[in-house]
Amino acid sequence: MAGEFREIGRGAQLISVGDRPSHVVGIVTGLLHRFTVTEDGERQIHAFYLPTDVPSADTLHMPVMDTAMSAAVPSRIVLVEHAEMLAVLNQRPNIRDLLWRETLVQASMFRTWLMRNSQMIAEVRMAHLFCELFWRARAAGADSNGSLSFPVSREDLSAALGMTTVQANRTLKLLEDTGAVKLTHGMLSLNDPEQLKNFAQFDPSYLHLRPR
Amino acid sequence: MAGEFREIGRGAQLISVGDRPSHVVGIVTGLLHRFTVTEDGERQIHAFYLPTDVPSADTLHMPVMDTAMSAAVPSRIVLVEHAEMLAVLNQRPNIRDLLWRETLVQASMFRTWLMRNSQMIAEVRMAHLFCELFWRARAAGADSNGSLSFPVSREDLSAALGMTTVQANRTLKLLEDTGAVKLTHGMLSLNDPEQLKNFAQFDPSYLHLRPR
DNA sequence: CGGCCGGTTGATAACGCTCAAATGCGGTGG
DNA sequence: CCACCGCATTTGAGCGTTATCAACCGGCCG
Repeated sequence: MAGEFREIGRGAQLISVGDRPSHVVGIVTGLLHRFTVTEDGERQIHAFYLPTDVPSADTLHMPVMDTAMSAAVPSRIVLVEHAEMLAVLNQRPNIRDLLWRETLVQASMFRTWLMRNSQMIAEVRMAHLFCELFWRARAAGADSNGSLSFPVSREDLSAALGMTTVQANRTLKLLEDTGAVKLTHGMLSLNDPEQLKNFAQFDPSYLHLRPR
Repeated sequence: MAGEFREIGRGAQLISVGDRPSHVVGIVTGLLHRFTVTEDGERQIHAFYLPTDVPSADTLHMPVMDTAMSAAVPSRIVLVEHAEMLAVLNQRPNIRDLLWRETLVQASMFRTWLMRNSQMIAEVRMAHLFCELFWRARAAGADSNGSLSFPVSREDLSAALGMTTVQANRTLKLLEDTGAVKLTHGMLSLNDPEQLKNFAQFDPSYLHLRPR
């Protein structure tokens, strides 16, 4: 399967609402996010995509995009044409089922984001997001003793957590002051993942990570 | 494809977290909902399932459930064994792709629920949910001049919208007092769908309804 | 008729929002 | 190398929406 690699700049918008993409996107390095903007200009981030994720497999069967996709930082992505992708999936049913499964895991994450933003108070909410990112990064081998790359602005963070930047900032400060986490220079560090997991009521089963 | 029909009672829990279902569920009459419960007992409803929906196609490729499923009212469902379902999907690739698409549409709805509960104030939030239900019911032919069956308690409503029952009750009252909607005896009526759509900033494209 | 459960209402508190200003940091040009 | 500029971050003060707690109401079923 030939893929076209591409470098995209900070803030570059890969896909817009209403687009009919002809390619499936994979992420190699960097950080992508999926988002929508409400009528009154509020942005909601629905997902962060880390290296090895396949953010846009859904375009194969749902041609019109209802969300947009952007790069938080300069990123390297890979594009595969739909026709080519579909051909591969037809020849390799197990790959097709794995990809389907992947889209279902993403649905599971959306549900958890809904629960998180609807039911958790700011401090726990943020801690829960941090746990998710760390568990996912670790499963992808992209962690190094409690740290991972998470280059987002306060605006991004608040747009994901459904709070204002002011609140996101204050909440982060609270978490940092306890020594539980640190977020500087695009690096997120958890002091004690198990302890944070406990605080955040984080149950990783919704990520459906394969035992290694 | 043979399906086993079954009647289930009000409040019956079809599927629990951790289950490994052996069947796919379809809904014939009634109302199902998918939900989780947080550590401190808060319930979050992730989706309502109306007649003709297939709530649990995801169990085909993600064996362990991370959410539960209940009936809000006595309902009639249909169960199809996984093995049988998979056999059909293998023989009829277009049905398989339609089902895949269906799971993707549900993912799209989860994203919208996230946006709704994270970004919209109570009144607009509730109106937006009502619009979704009406648009879906109409697409399924389950409406009758602005009305549809929506037999939920205030607790269900508040668990879906991420607010307390008190707040849900007050918000509903506000909407009812303007004459925009009515919710009694399990029937939801919209006085003027287009007007409510406008108020709720409702854009149905995320439902990916097929033009008839 | 009485009990029970869901719905309704009131009063108060708290979490998070808004508005506004100040600070810090990275990039650019002198 | 330093000064300056612009933007993101941080901080402060006051307000508002929603949560909390508690009481009351009303319909349905036994």
